[in-house]
Amino acid sequence: MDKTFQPTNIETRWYQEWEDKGYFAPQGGEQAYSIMIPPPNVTGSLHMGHGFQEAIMDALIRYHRMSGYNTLWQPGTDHAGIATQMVVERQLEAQGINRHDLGREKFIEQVWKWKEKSGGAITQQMRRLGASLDWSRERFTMDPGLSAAVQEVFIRLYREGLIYRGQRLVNWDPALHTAISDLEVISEEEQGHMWHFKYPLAGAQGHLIVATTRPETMLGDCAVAVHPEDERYAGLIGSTVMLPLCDREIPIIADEYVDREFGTGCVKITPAHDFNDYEMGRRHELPLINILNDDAAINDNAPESYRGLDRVEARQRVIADMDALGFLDKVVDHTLSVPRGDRSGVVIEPYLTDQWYVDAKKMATPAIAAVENGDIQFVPKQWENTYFAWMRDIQDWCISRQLWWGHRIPAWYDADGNFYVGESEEAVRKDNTLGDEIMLRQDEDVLDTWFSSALWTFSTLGWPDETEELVTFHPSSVLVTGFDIIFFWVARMIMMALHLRQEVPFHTVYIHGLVRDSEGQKMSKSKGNVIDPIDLIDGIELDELILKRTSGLMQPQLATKIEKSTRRQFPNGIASYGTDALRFTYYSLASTGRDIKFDIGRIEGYRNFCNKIWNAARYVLMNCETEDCGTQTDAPVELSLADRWIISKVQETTAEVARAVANYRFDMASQALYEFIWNEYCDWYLELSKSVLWDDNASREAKRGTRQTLIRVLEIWLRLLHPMMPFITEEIWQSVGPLAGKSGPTIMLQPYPEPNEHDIDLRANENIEWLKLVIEGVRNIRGEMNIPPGKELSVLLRKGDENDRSRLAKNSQYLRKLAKIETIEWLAKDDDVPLAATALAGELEILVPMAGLIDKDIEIARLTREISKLEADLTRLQGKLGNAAFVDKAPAAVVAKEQDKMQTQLQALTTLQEQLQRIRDI
RNA sequence: AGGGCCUUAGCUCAGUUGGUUAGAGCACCUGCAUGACAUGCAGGGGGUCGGCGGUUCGAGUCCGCCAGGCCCUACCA
Repeated sequence: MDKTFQPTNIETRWYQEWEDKGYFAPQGGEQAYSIMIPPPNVTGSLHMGHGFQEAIMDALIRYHRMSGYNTLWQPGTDHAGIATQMVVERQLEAQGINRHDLGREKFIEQVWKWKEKSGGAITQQMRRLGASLDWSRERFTMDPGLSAAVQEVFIRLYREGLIYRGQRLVNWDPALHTAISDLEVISEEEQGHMWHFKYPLAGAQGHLIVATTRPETMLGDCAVAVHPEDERYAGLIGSTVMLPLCDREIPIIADEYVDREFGTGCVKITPAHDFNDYEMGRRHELPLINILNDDAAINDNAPESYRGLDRVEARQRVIADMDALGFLDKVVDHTLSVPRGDRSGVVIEPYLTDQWYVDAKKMATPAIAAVENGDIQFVPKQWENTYFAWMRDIQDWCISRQLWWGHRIPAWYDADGNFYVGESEEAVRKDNTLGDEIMLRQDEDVLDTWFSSALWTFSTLGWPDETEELVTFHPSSVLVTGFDIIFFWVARMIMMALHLRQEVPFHTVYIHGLVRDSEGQKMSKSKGNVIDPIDLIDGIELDELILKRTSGLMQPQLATKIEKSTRRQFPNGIASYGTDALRFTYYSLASTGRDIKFDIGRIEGYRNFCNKIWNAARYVLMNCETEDCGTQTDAPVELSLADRWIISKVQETTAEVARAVANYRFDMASQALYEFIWNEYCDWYLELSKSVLWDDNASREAKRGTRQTLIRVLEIWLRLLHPMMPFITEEIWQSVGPLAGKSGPTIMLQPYPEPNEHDIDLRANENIEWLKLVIEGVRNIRGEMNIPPGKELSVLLRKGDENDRSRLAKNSQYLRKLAKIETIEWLAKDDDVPLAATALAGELEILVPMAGLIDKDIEIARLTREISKLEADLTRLQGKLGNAAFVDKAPAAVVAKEQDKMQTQLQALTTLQEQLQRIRDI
């Protein structure tokens, strides 16, 4: 074995082996446990969020697989309609063509080519993380089977009246030429202006003043609205104004929606270009005047001079023209929230089009109930409120997209605009008895990607066929995902599964936090603060990291700033930490769904932990490999106190890990393991074992017992740790397992350790705690006096009870070894006490004679510090116990505990004060 | 506008139903090439738990108000 742990060579080797041998496939077992991966974009690449999410899923999966469940982790990817189409369109653009030049069929071919080329990248990266997905079952949302499921669902819901076609105002992305759902619109505050326009009254003197943030929309105005009880305008309701530039007479209407306090209290109403105005238009039966085309340029419904102008130009022209006519009252600065497409980044226009919708309200009712009645539970629970709030006010879901990449809508139109929904043109003709003379054309649009993702938990298992997998693994056990897609995906999966299968898609939804950079900033390409998980695993040179962060920027001028901050943050690039360290870092930070600030210091610490594990195993193997460990034969063994203690401790750890995992507290599980392995097994047990193994006088049985315990306990905690650190545990287990008497090809299919009350030895725990106290007392003196660790000490003991004496008698070999003590002697009651530094272990006094070793002033300072601590504590205790209310009302056990404590502290105080006095006196 | 979350050591974070002297890692200081490990060992320092008030014998923990930070939803033209 190498002296330090080298992750790179072992990781890929083991992953290859596991995958080749088919260990990731379900292995049978009475109870099923399944997780469906949130499908990443097929052409995407792995980021820190994926890494975090997959680390959690893999820990759950490996844990349950080892615990004997029939375990499936379903892999797959999503076709990501808009995102993928955009990428390919950009590639075409570089060649100077667009998708229309190519035509639909050729374009889709191009997209498939791109998918073939880059589609494997993310799944390869997932393998680097050690994710034990059953790749033999990998699915893609555009696979024939999943596409068939999508079509089936569309037709079924349509026939049930849950999908309908309608003309509505939608969120229109003028760059991508498609409708998008509410959720794909990101509104953020931006600095803008508010223009106040005068609209002259028709057939009378005077004018009204309306305010708008989008002046160009006035070309589509159909009314001006005031509040019905607004006295200023009461007389004008029912009359008309003359809309400037258009010379159209539009009514003044009254509607309670208008806020009298805001602006002038008059609102221009543009029903075809504003969601609120649309509703008001319906209430008042106003016409809809659409003034835009698909590019958001002005169309022929507007006066001639504006036609063809882009919306931005049109705005300037309208303002200028209104100003020229004297109708521009004023312009004020105004902060407004601007809706932008989450993919394109351009301003979204409310736009009147024909689209397909899912009637979400009907489907939401059972989906709400499923969470209310606990069939589905969110972890952490508070997310249920977010879910309820959205579901109870859910809007119909616009599912059609004006794209080419995706599942085409199975609807056909005749020349008269009638449409028919069915499996195919043939089926539609047959079902509707349409002769060949009737021309039919299929709907050009495709479905929202989330429509297919919503079916993911069961479409991947073969639905609509009632396959064995479907029966076994659906509902899935838990969904692990981020809060950002609760609405997009989680809610829609729940609705679909309940409607189509009358069962929930999963029992638990584990919501994790966002991974941010070390300053708490969201990681993003444009900020240049992205860390690629693979770079943490393999390491990356500074120059390469800078190049990675600054290439392909949307705003190239940010490059210098990004370079500077990268140089500051990673002056030496990023070291190679290995997958296990990265995973352990994720777990250690995974507390109750809060965001994670990723700190490079943490991963470094866990790389060191890996090295610690490696070397602990090295020590154990060096001492066990060619020796009799009592695991293969029935040779007699004798277990020492240390052996019994560490066996006891590993049981406690096992129970703690089980409890933590059951509560999705991976931070607690990882901490329990870290603490046990480093601070108990390595720091204490390995050191204690040396005093047996290196003792020529120790019996064969004792040595055998220690070797057996060393190897068995190591083997147990390797299995405990495996779901979190799969690679290092496998590598070590290959040598350790057989020595511990285990057989099998891989640790990943070994049984997960279960807590065993029987192995907990409370007396051994107490004895070791005593031993630690005494050793730490001596070490404290040694440390504070700067006595070299190699220097052997003579130690005197004083006071103490029978317990102390018998413990000393049994354990002096440990004391000598771990505290580097040459001689230990008890002082009799009447013996003179030599000048010495003092430590206390309960009532036992530990004295290290000062002669030649100890500086008087340092000891005085040390004692004074200890004494003042005790005094402060005693004051507090006396106050507490002197308070009648406390003694009366607090539980007797609490009072007794405080009294005990006070006794102990008083005694310690007296002892130390005496010591201090003695030293001062010399 | 409504709702939620967060504020604990220099930094990143734990702290179950209120009950020892509030913990860990990193960083810091001191000593150390000891036969698993310097990616290490041993010892040490460091916090009025954001502020104010309340409930309680007792509050980091429960309640209210305030300050600061983050997020979600809805959006007033």
